[in-house]
Amino acid sequence: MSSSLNHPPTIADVAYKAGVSIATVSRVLTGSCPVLPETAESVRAAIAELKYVPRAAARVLASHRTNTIGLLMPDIGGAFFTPMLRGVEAGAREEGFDLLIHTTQSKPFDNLQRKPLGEHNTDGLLVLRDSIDEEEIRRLYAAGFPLVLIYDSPPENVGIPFVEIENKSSTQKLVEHLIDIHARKRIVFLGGPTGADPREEGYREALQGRDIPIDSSLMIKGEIDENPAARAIHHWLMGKTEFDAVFTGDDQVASGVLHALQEAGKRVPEDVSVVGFNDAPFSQYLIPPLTTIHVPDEQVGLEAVRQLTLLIRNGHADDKVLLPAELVIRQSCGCQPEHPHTFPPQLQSRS
Amino acid sequence: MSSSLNHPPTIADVAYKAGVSIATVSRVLTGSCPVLPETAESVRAAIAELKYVPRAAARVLASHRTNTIGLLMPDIGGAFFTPMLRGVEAGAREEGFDLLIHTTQSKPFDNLQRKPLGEHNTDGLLVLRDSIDEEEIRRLYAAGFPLVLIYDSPPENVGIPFVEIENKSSTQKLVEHLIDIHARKRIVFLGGPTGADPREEGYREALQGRDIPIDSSLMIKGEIDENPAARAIHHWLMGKTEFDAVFTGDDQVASGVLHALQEAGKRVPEDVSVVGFNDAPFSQYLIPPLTTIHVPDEQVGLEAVRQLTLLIRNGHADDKVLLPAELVIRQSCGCQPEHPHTFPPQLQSRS
DNA sequence: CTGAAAGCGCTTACAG
DNA sequence: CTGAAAGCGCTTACAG
Repeated sequence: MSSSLNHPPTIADVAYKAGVSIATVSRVLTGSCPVLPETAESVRAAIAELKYVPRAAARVLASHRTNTIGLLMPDIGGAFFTPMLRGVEAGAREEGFDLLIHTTQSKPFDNLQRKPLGEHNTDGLLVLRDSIDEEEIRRLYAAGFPLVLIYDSPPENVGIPFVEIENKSSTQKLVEHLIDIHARKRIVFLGGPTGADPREEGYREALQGRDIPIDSSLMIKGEIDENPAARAIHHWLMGKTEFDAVFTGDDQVASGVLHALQEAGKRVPEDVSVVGFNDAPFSQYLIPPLTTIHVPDEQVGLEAVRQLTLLIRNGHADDKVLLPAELVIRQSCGCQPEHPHTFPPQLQSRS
Repeated sequence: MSSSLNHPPTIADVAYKAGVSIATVSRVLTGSCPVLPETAESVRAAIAELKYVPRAAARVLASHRTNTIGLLMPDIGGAFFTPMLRGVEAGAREEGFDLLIHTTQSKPFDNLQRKPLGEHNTDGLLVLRDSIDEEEIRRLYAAGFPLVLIYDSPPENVGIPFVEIENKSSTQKLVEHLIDIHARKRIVFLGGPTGADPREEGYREALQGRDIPIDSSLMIKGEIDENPAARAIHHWLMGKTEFDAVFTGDDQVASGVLHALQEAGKRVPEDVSVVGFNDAPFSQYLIPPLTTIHVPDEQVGLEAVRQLTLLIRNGHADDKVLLPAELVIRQSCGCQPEHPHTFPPQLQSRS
């Protein structure tokens, strides 16, 4: 049998078996041109019989499309990571793209080295905040390479689509909750990581809308860590700075604040309300359980892929996509539990 | 300037600029053959000047190596996932391979469809437990395709290397801890997910080594879920089956058991010791904090990549790699806390 | 050590 | 609707 091969079948084997040219096989594969139904059928039969799978590299080389998107991250980790990756993976499959992933890991993105991800092996890139520096982003953008930013907005004058959550309105709602429901008036603002400006806006508008004066001595902006936050709290308590609530840009920071307050003999939430951001897995176990904001990470990943494929296929996408985030009211703000605390926690099992 | 191009530079552009043939450029790129130092230098200069990056697809097609490994998973999630992926990613980069990831997501692996991951786009595959069925594994193995299994052993008579943890010895140690330190004698064995046989062995040897008779009415093997576990506990309590400890194959199940016992008025650990497996993130927050076994997921991922690249490059790897898992003694077994419980928890921050 | 040339396995105008 | 042929951008024997 001439078609019994000891090497993986190629398009030529299929063509031979189906009695057509390789061009015709290619057409039924890509669906690019009409093919007579009966011809197509015999080609499909040959493909099935030979268990033919087109070599990806050959298609890429000939078609100038890699059919692959890349995901560039600063590292693998963080509570948001798993759901976001799930969204990205689902989106990529949905859109028929392969997914190549790489971390940049604090090494400066070296142009001279062979780059792990770029024009040479992907059709477009999903770029997480802090993966690569502004210069590299500008370079890729200038080269016309499809890019979508995640949890970050692009540098000035750079029209790269990005996917973020509604930082401003969710912060505003949460701060308004503290004011309206718990009668808080001296609310500390402990910024959060980069890109937190919209949160500051939300904070300001919440206060302004309630005629509460903004006291900038209560605000620490920009990147903040768990320990500095705790130190700041201590410092204020020593200095008799008065406050009755703390808004925090990250649950991790909130847990540090909780700790510092409790160590100083303050009761949460009776004396001070504390609220976080991101709804980390551990937040429900803090004492008291943390009121925070839940971020739709999976949606973010999915939407980022959608925008990127739009960009790849049509050359343009939405300038920005803002996904709504949801208030998660627990007890650290002062609310009472709706249901008695129950075990076991409903978490995802390992297996 | 003839070398100022409006398209991405190719190897021909580099060759022209350096005044050599493309073969020579290729040689300095791959390092396959010796090249005169000065020739190599001028080639490197041309590469740098043109910002040349070799097209991945062309290399793959010409060299018959994709330089890519694939990771096939049933889904994205589980506590082990993030550290394991970190290990896989680090390993892939270390070994100079790209990483393509895909989930199979319960859809039967359809041979007629274009497969997402396989011989056509990777040099080898990392296969997580429950990603693909035995038949597909056998097929790939028979085709001589490099494969490494993670958290799973291969079907019978199939010599695929696999990376697992020391289930048997860690189970044995944990059960011995219950016996030796806490004087437990009636220890329930709540198997765990597939592949738990070595754990059963560990359990049996622990009892046998202490001359405690094995009571099979205390053992539930195989896949077990949180709720069935709780029901079994209730059932036993109602039926007056006596037991003073519960070994559980997963922390999630352990939390269900904890709940069931406490609901029935039993005190843990005073009346019954409960221990888990996997050291899930929430386990330290359970009341009492759960004694369990920590699994080196990152190491597992790293080691799996190492074995796979050995297989790809040398044609063989270790038959199996068993990584040690570590006892995490907390309070649900009956031990006292070494340090007072402190906040904040040291968890990974979102940002 | 280096170059000319074949070939990897596809896609895609170009004819017909 | 279909085929012959060029070409994608590399690597790798084969000569020299």
